[in-house]
Amino acid sequence: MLVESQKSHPKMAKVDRDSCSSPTIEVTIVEVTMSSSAQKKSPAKVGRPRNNDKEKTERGERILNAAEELFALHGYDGVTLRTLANAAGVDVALISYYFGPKQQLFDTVFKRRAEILNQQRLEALQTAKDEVAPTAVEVEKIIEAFLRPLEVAQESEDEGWKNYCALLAYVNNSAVWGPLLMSKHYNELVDVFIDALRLALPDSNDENLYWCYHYMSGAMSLTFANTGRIDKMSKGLCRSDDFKAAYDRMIPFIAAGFRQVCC
Amino acid sequence: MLVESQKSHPKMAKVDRDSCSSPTIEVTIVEVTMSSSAQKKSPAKVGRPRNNDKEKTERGERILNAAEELFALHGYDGVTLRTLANAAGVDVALISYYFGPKQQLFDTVFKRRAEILNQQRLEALQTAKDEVAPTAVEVEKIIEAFLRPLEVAQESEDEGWKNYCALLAYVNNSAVWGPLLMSKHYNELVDVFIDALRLALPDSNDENLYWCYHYMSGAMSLTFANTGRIDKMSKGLCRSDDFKAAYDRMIPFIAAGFRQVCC
DNA sequence: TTGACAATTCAACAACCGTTGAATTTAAAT
DNA sequence: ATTTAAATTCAACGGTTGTTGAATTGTCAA
Repeated sequence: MLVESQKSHPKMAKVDRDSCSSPTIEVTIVEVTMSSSAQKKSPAKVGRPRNNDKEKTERGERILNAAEELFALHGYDGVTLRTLANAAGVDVALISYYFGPKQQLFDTVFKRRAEILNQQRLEALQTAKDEVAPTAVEVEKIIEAFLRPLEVAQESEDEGWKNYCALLAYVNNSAVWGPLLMSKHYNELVDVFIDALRLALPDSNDENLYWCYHYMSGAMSLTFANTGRIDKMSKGLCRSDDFKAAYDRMIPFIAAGFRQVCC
Repeated sequence: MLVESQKSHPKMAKVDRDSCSSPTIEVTIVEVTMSSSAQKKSPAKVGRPRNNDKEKTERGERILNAAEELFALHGYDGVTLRTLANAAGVDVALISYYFGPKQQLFDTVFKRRAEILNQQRLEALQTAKDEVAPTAVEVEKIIEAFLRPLEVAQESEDEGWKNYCALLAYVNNSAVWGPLLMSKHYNELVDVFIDALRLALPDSNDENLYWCYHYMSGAMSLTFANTGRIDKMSKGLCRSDDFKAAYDRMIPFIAAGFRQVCC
């Protein structure tokens, strides 16, 4: 006989789900579900619904929004299609009907906002280039163009952007998804920004530039992973949802790092 | 009819497992399993084994090692006890016998190396304090004491340390596990290092210090998440398993960031 | 009107999940 | 030599998983 320790498991099977895999002590989890509303199961009319049953957000979109939130919080394997269906207030079969297999759904969720975000960053960079001689943009301005759109996204009224940022953190740190999805959707952007940085730091070699970019990417990821850890660590002095505070410090922090290593 | 797109799923159920949830295209995954060896199922004698069947590493330890590797790669929900048993070359029931419920196993894996790592960092910090007047340790030295033990761990002959570092990255970025496990096992260490940094940067307020610490934590995490992304990003110029390169640049990068924000 | 098709629910599927109890073999204590 | 306990395998449990086929209801063009 080994184990006992947490004297727990004598006769408890029951795997908890619906509230999603969560650690040791089961602190209620107060309704993850979807911000929108929906569920409360009982009647459920079969067949195509009337057109005048206008729901403010379409079902397909509701699924994507809920998926975004849940995948960001629990990861790919931590979310079951039934939990997701419940959160989105739709039947589970509808998910496959709209989006195919689970992996394809994940792909779709990740892709949805990637292009928008990329475009905002490219525009910000272009603006910076237009302000001065395009060959002589400052490091700070480049970092700013890279990071600030994320702050805007996270502060957006559209709650979904915050979830997407957390999803981005998950994918970026995942050895399984990262190589696939990050390269596919963000490599082009990386090239543009590295080019700009190379111009701003002409004494650097590319190896230094890429490593520094990597550190920036890590700092950024943890920031919008939004784990609430800094709140605990600082005993409430810093709040992880205070994005202004996070980005205002992050930009000079990163810029100084680049200058140090790449000069 | 929506969906079709990846014209895939007409008649494929079969969820793939054993090779562990992995994205869209199924690129073989060439035997994740355990580095050690084991498995190849056929005879399997029931009952307690002879003592002279000396296996170089005990079964309990083999389970922990395999769990470390798989949890780091696929996350908590991405690993099933059967996959794990297979990788460790033991029967699935033995896992529960040794470690109780799955969550308790995860806890045990995370805890195992946390204390060792903390102690190494504290020693490194003490050494730095002993070299000069203990009130005037340089920022670089503090960062070095914090980061260098990780480089050593990752370069260690014991492959397990690399896996543990990746696991640490997973937990640190997880909104589910982070608040629980990081606080429990690493908060004490944070306090000591923040104290040291406060002395080295006397003009700073604590808010700045905690945010900078947070950026450092993120950069570090992504570095040992070891996703191989920097390899692709840089078209082979940088290699994510070149830890020396990673840490040699990271220390001045972070130190410069601290100096910029906290002066 | 009719007929094609889009959107939805429901029930089922085989496979798999974490966990446990019983059986078996060996080691250690008496 | 006998008993007790440890270490292991096997088979099963009740429940959950992603996915699909059939049935139902609505829309819209012909």
